[in-house]
Amino acid sequence: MGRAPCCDKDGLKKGPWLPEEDQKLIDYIQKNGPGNWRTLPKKAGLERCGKSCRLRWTNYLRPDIKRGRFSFEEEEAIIQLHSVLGNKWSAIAAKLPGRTDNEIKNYWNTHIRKRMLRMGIDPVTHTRRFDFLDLPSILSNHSSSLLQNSSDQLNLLNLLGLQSLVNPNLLGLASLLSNNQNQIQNQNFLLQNLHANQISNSSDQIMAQNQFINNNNNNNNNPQIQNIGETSNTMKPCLDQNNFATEAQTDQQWQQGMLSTTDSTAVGIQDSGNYQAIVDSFLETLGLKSADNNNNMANNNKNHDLRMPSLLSTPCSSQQQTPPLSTSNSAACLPNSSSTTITSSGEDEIDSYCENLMNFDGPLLDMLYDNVL
DNA sequence: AAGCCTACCAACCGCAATCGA
DNA sequence: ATCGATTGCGGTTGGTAGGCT
Repeated sequence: MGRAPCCDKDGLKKGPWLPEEDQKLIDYIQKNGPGNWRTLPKKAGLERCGKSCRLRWTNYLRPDIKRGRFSFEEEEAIIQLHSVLGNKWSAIAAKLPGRTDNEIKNYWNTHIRKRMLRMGIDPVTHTRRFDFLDLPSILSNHSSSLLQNSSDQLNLLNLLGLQSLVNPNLLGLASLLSNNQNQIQNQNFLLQNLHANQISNSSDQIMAQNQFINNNNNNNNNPQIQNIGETSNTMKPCLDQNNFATEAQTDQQWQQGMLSTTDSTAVGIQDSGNYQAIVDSFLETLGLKSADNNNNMANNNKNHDLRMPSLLSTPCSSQQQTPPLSTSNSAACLPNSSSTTITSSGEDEIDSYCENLMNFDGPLLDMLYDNVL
């Protein structure tokens, strides 16, 4: 026996809602309150199914819905929350007042997810994935300055020619690196919690992670976003709120280990040796490196800091503030927050910023090149 | 100006969870 | 405990607007 449909679909209207339909729904709910969606359409004089009415109300007409572009703070919160909660859009929405799960889901899929993929980050695990990258272009860009002589060219050709051959190995390396990084993160997280918190039971895990996050971001309170599990500080590992130009300063802070990050991030200088060992092992496997070189390599690269900064931390820059998007049928919308919103041009800036932060032709590839070229 | 492409997002669909008789 | 009704949720679709050629 099949499941009964939520409503008799015959003769019921589908598709976009008209303003008068919205008004009927608003009027009815203002008088009677939401509930019993099955009978509501008939009582409200709507030729819609209850499900459609409920969705329209919860996603669009509810008076507490905030419309307009997401602020940097909101975007960062979404990223952080997603790293903890996954695709639990309703849970994420519960932490972002005025935002619906549908809106957050759409924003994730159309903006954040794409940006992560562009940057070679797995949007599911929030970790780097080399198999997402356009490796040849990265390699060729990176090596352009090295193509000064035929020997280098030959080596590069070897490398690029090798690439199709060794792609699985590169992916293996990526996996190793990723796992190694996750291990380190987990260790850091565990240690942090052992020191910072009494974790009484597993249900406190999220709270513990917040504790971890907040411990690292004591100076970045953000009242706009509720914490996971309780009302508290944000988990924002953000840079200088007002000055995009402080990136260099921030880099320095990174170098000094003063900034910690949350999800796919903190691998400290002390961990470079682990990476080096992996790279060495990888290169030896490929026959591109002998064990004799390892010591030199370690010295050459001891200054490489392989930490990844906050996954997609947006620039927190001096973005232009834009008024909330005004839609024709958003009569019930609330004014947008006064916090910084993300404009189209701002997105480019974010991309640029993030790509700088997350550049793959950075230390790791430096290391590979140091070994291969 | 027209056609095509892409990004966006409201709305739909189906499954899962919960409720209540 | 069971079962149908209802609600919640997440994945997906499709219409629309805007940019580009």
